[in-house]
Amino acid sequence: MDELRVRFAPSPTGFLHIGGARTALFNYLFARHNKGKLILRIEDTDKERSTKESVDAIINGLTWLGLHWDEGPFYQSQRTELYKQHVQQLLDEGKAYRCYCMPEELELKRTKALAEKRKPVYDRTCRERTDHPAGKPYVIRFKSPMYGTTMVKDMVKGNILFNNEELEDFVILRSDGSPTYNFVVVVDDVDMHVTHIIRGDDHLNNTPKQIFLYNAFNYPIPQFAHIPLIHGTDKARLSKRHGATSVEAYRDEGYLPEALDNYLVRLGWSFGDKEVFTIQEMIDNFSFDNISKSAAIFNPEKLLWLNATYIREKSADQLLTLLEPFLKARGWVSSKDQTLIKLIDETKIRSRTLLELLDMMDYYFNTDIVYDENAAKKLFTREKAVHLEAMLSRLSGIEDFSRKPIEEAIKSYATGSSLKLGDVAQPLRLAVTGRTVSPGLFEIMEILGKDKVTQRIKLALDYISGNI
RNA sequence: GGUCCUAUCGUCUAGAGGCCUAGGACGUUGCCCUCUCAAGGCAAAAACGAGAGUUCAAAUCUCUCUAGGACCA
Repeated sequence: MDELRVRFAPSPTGFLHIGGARTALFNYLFARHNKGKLILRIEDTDKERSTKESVDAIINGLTWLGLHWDEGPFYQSQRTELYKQHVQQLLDEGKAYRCYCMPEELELKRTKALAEKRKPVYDRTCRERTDHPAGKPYVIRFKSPMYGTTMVKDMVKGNILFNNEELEDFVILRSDGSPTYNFVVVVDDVDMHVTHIIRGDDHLNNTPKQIFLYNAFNYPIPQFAHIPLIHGTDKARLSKRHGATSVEAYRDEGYLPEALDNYLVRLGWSFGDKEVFTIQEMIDNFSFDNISKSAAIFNPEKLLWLNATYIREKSADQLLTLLEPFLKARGWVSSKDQTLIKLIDETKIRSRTLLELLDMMDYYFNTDIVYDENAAKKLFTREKAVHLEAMLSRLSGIEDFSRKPIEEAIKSYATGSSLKLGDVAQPLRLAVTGRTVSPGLFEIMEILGKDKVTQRIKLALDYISGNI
């Protein structure tokens, strides 16, 4: 049983967010690096807030990111019998006890303690109680050690010493019979033979309590790695307030999973000066030696940059496949047309997301060209119309409507009229694409073909004569 | 309120006593390239939270403070 086993254990109360995805990624990388197993466990004990949609979102998100797990998903909601048995075991062994204190009394004691500047911890009233008043509601508390210290050995944070006196006899089973988080986690991790627990450092303070439980069950204490949280720009924990934080939202905005993985792995982990990693490189090099201890702030700009570099490296063919769902959503027809492939090749270097890529090719799909208003004011003037007209006849005369002859025609006209190339190119670009920004004009013209180009120049001329 | 964690350019980070007049990346600015916009190339601005101490020497070790965060309620 020396197999390394880790788990990712999200609660399905929302979408898979950036922070959860990174925790999953670190678990995945650590498991793969050490040839261990990754378990997916859905912590859906909170029936009020857990939803099927969230479970689906988490599973879809992980799958999209390429983070494959080996066992599960297991659902805590289906394991209540196991938890009950373990509660009973602790009760039988005298390691836990029934507490009949009413919430109101406890609240009273708490405020009083606070007023007297004492610690508001449970005073262990029922710890040694032997009677069992029938019909009275109770919770079950764990008998925490009252003295001594507990050491959490953490692969990220180092050794952390907790004073046992600070920790109270915490509840393991609520009065409604539901087990609490700290208890369930330990039972599951014991049951699933988890050897390494990699999770957010928001759980660090829970860890000593969990260690008590491991000891109570005579189970070896797993290795812990508490990774720092991801913060938003305001340095507060990342939440819905910070905009698109769900993994699926990034997918829908045209981010590539490898870019998001790459971004997330570098948030808190480093490997020298290296910035761009394939998944395999991440797996090969991942270790907790290079994890930073402090929280990281999520920086969308850098993610965008990474996404752009990944888009650039894709072939136009691959990109077209990735574009498919986006095309469908817009009702744009996508044939495996060579001209479209060429256009993608020209445009991909200018796009940071798949959505941007598509936006920049709208003139290819749309039959109606809508001119950029400001540009039309500036570029569609009478003076420019002369050039457009001249170019219309010259371009119409080209037999082989490909890049080279097109370039020659436009350039020779510009020099012949002692104009800068831009003076001719920009009105043409606007006429053909509706934009002032596009890939190279000659390439675009070749891709669109003579018919479309000449037709669009005519339309532009109509537009000018009708608008001045 | 208590406990715990953290602290290098705006952001992600390198740095584990002398190699640091602190390196890389994103972003920003300038120049080059150029039909526009990108990409690319070159360059620049930009940081060790504060104060004590240890040491011949401290971003690096110790302490205090400050600031941020998390957990417990």
